[in-house]
Amino acid sequence: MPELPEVETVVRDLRASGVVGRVIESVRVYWPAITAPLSPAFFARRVRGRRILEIGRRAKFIVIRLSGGYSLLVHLRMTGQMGLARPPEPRDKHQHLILRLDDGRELRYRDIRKFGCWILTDAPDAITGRLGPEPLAPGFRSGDFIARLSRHRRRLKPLLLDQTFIAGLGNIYADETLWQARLHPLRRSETLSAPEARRLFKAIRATLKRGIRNRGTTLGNAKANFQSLEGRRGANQEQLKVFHRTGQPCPRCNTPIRRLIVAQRSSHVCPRCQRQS
DNA sequence: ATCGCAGCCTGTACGC
DNA sequence: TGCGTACAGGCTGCGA
Repeated sequence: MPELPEVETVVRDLRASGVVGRVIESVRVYWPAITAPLSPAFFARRVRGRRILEIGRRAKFIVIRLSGGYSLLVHLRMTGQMGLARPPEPRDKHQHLILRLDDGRELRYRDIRKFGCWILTDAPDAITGRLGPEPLAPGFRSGDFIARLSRHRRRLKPLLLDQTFIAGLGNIYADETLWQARLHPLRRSETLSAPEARRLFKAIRATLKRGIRNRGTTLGNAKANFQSLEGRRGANQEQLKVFHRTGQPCPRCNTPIRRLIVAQRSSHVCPRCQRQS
């Protein structure tokens, strides 16, 4: 599901597509919860007529900067997808928000489970400021990260998933990161040795970078999972070491991968490489 | 401070 | 084949 590498892939595709610089001529919303707490009508009035100035990413948000001091923060949550279409291509039943652009194209938001949201705001920092550091930004330093690790007394898995601790990891990349670092998801953050903490820092960055290089992870059907702007699958699922590989051999030691539940979500570990003690 | 759980949704994979 | 149920996972808000 969309985590940092998938969102980054979509953002890069959006930039390459030429939608930056276009004016939004009309806005149609087919599922009101997507624009909550704003009503679709209010949302549409505020967005229509503005120009797209810039598209970026912060954590798992797509940040679309508009003229007039407004920004759209788009969160794909579980099944959100961006697509470009040219009318009169019919609307798919899962497309819930459509922006018509002044070059005749339409930017369409598709979301099977409708968990995603489009936040219109004139103060995006009020939302993104609460998030933890960007793991791939130059300012993300191992010293700061290790100090913050020791300030918490939490299990590693939920800590890595906590967007206020570090931005961008989801279930897939958290499991892959912990395998790479040879750390158990139930380990407490304050018990890590300095080498273990450094391993974790490096593994986060390496795992996310590989995900971006492979244009994201697409498990199963791309229509119901991740696809990029042009509907392409990612390739990172072929590189996964533990996620969704229960019973298959660990690439490092051949021990069968095990699945366990941590913080109400599935976790995948090599019981030999990732000892709990 | 940290944890567990319900809720938001729908498609898919399972058992019978 | 069809029906019912569990499950997938990002995030919030609640109570413990």
